[in-house]
Amino acid sequence: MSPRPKVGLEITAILDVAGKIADVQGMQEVTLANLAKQLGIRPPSLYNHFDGLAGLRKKMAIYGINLLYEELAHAAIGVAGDEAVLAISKAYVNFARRHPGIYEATLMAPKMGDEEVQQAGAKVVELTVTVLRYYDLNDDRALHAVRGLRSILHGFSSLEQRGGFKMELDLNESLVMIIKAFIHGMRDI
Amino acid sequence: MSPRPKVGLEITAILDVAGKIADVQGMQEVTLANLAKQLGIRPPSLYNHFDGLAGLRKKMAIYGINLLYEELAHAAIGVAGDEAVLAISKAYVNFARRHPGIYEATLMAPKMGDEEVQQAGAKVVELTVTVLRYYDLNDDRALHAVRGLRSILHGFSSLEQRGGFKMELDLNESLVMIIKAFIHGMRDI
DNA sequence: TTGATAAAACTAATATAATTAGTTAATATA
DNA sequence: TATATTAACTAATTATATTAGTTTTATCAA
Repeated sequence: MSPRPKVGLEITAILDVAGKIADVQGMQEVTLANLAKQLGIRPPSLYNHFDGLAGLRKKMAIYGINLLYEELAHAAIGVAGDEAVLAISKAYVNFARRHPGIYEATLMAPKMGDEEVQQAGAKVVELTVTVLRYYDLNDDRALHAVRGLRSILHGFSSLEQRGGFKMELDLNESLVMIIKAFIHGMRDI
Repeated sequence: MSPRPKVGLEITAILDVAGKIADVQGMQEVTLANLAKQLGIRPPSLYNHFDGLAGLRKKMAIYGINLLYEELAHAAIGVAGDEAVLAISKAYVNFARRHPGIYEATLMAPKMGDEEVQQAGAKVVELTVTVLRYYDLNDDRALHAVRGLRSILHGFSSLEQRGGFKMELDLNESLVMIIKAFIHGMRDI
């Protein structure tokens, strides 16, 4: 029922290699040709593990979102309120800094409407909801707040990654001030 | 000194066509083969107008940023304070909604570090700075605020475009509340 | 009017990727 | 031991970007 493979490639091993290519050379260098070369196999063999380039990107997206989730969840342990929001915020942007290619992959799913990708992303959303529950925002306001926090974190990371912030001004200070201002405003207004 | 072209393609005409392909089919369908077919010429002829696919993407990025800038500038006429911030914010997300492909192109420059792309983007940043001057934030705080506003607008647009917001909750309401909260927080904190 | 110049098209050829079809080798299990 | 299944392989096709070299056409100056 489950024969042993010749080379014994595990999908996680493939994703590790693909992730390293993405982080070091960028997602545009994650080609089947490149990936196969790194793995020591021929490109068509990859089709035994995922459904072509689109399938690889989808798997990388899920892999990356789960990796991100783990780090966010870890950062949120034992903290609450502003401290917790700042902790996951810093964890988020640091993930994007340490894993630029994998972060890019998390956004590369073919119209994120995909079921599995959606599901992986839902965990991150739930974590954010949980952390924000501390503030006792009324129903809709809490959901707006989740959207706002996600927008800030993704927008900040994405712009930083693309070199969009050029001023001589500490980026971490910006992040902290932006998050504090937003949370304060959501409670106060 | 300036011979007339055979077909007479203007670079703006090319970018219009490329932009339409991007908006309707997505940036991944903006290939030299596709673009040439739409224009009724052969792919190599495009090299007379820009430097390959990378050059096209760069030109599309500048074209898109300028288009975006025009709409933001128009939205900011005759308004100030919260009203102005909300006006450019709505204009921003509406641009991304009406021109998903062109918006994508504005982010596709090869590591935005490019001089011309940087310069086009600077106009958008300056517009934001101008609008925020109303609040008399002290130096650094004003710069942090610009970064925050850009992060929110880009993050919100990007996530909305990728179907990242799935809850049954009005998106425009979210945007208004997020912006108001952020601005309020930046002044108050 | 005519001939040089320059822009912008062309054809032909090459390199790289993704993908499909069909085949083969290795191994777990019945 | 025989079979089924997995995961590799080769060979071939298609699509794209790109380069090299050529041709066409229109402007402008002599």
